Amino acid sequence: MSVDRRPAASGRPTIKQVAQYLGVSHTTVSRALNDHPQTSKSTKERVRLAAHQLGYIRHGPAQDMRRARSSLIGLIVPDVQNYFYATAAKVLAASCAAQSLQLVLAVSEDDPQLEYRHAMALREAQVAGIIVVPTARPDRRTIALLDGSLTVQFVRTSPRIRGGAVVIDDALGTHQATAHLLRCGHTRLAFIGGPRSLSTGVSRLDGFERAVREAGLAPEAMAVELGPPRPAFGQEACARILQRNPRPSGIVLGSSELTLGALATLQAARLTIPKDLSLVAYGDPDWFRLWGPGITTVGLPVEQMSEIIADLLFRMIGVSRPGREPLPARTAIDPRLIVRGTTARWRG
Amino acid sequence: MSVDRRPAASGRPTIKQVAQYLGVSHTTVSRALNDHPQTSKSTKERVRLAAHQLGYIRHGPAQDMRRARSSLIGLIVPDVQNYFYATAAKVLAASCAAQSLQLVLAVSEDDPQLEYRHAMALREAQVAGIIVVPTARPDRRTIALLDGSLTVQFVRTSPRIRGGAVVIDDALGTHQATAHLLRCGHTRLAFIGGPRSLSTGVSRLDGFERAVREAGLAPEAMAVELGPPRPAFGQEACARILQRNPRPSGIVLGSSELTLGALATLQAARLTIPKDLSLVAYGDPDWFRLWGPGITTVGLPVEQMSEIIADLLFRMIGVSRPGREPLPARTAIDPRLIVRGTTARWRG
DNA sequence: CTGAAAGCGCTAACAG
DNA sequence: CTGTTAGCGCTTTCAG
Repeated sequence: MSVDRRPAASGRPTIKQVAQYLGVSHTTVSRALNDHPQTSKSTKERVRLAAHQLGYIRHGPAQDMRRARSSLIGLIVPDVQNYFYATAAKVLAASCAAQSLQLVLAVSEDDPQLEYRHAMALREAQVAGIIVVPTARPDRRTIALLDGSLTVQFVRTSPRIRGGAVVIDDALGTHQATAHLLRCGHTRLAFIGGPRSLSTGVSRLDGFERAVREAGLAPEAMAVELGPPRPAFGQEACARILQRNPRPSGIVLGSSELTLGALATLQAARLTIPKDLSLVAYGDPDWFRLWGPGITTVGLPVEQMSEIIADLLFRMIGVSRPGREPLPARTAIDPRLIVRGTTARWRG
Repeated sequence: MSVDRRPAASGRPTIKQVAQYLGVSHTTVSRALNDHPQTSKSTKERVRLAAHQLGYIRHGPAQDMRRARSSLIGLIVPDVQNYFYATAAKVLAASCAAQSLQLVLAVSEDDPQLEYRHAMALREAQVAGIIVVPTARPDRRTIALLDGSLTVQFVRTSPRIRGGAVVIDDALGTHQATAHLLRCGHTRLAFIGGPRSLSTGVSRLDGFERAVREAGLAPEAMAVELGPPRPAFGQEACARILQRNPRPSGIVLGSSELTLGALATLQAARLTIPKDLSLVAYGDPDWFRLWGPGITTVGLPVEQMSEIIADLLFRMIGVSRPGREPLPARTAIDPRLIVRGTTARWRG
């Protein structure tokens, strides 16, 4: 008749034990613990005391299940080591904690298959919502999975994924970077960026080309290298750029990871920056300030963006700030050029 | 009589719907989906097809609840922006994914109160285990919470927390760093490290002092600065060190965060490294290689450590590699000195 | 204000 | 091999 008699695995008391201990029904305990309005003050106190004494710990999943809600938020990023996503994770974890939510971290390594598996795992875990930095070409099944839950996109956007998005005005960022070099008198420029399959790849290239064109120069004449946004590609791309004749005098980078690679090549080539070459990076990990004369870069308000996206998702889910202006579908945040020491006037 | 008729919130079908659709019992569906041995091959196929067609997604929490287990692993770190913990998070997330577990990220900011709240939240979420980098002085309640679940400590250990631990042989690390400077002919050394309340603070200082003593010098004569392992402290500590007379010619750093601060001070003071001063850092974020002549440092095998701790926890939990040697209570990993350009022979 | 009973989605005896 | 039934820990009608 009766099922397994396994003692509640964790060994922790449940509301039933607390109820039994007090000689009341477990319903009463539940109500007291949840501060039900129609429960007497004295009962609440008695129950809370007993619960505390017995070392009662709420069983979140059971509660969530019964209430048909969830305390989990999924975050899918390509790479947590990247300072940008690490910072986002920090802020998002804090935002979640403030709402009594838990952040589940999934790293896609920019691999659509892994991304799919994570999306599935998160849905199975019944997350309340998902924050995703999509890979270049998400699997069709991933899209379906994401569509079926409350999802917001961060930094990158994949046109087929619905739901809100918080992005950087990337074109503005690289435009500022490029315009700065042009103002310094550089006319032979290079750009190292992500692939066109990434929304960020397209926009950042766009800003670069637009600035070049506005200066009356031809984008086609510039050295453009697009590839995976990883240090390795930055390194090779930079090496190719250095071999060009005439050699570009200014480089615009399209990500901090690419910058890492480019700097390695520049260092190996024993070039003096900014005497031999000027350089504007993208993003602003704290060591940029410390490197040589300080790296001129496009600063991104990561913290702010992360807070906005948390806020957006929380409002979609229904926790926090319920009444407010309608949910913005897409928020673009402006980056800001930070001029430090890797850019200088060019005397060709 | 009947309770709320809310349609399964997510709108997704449950095993019951799949069962109804096929005209079988939901038990059969459950068995088929879980590859129960005593279920016919044909039924399994029929069920799986139907489940797929209906877009069935497993309800993890319900399954976990019934099975009295959990798919969640909690990770409490002081700071994810720190490259060391970010790397650990990456590896741990991957290890978890490989076991169909989810990693829940909690950032303590080295605040015992926050740490307590995270520990509580994780227990409420019914995590299967917790990986924690404890704060200097965990709250008594935190200890109790951690004791009540399977816990392993990472990098730092708090004597009152039970369970396994994977740490760095920190004394060896700073000993190597210090011995290297001494071999280079430095006799006036400085050490900037974490507080004595941290296990890492004690060990790292220990290695430094031991090396000094072994060289026949007096540790008391050296400039030792201990404080919170954050850039701000590294910066002030370094400034104080530079003001000493005679000025130390070599600095040993006790963390990468402290290094960040120290470098800022050194740069502001316009000192040339390693001509005016030699420096050995701790940890090895990728930009160390790129900074100036390359930063000589104590390299830590983060990935390896993270894999070991995941393995340890998984074995404690009971997933993965069941039969094996007994669980090691404490594993200490050896760091390795990486000599680059910030250290040089001293000609006083 | 409190208790009894039903059921969230699932799995595990138990009986056929 | 499959169905019936009970119940994980919790909340929520509904009836006192």
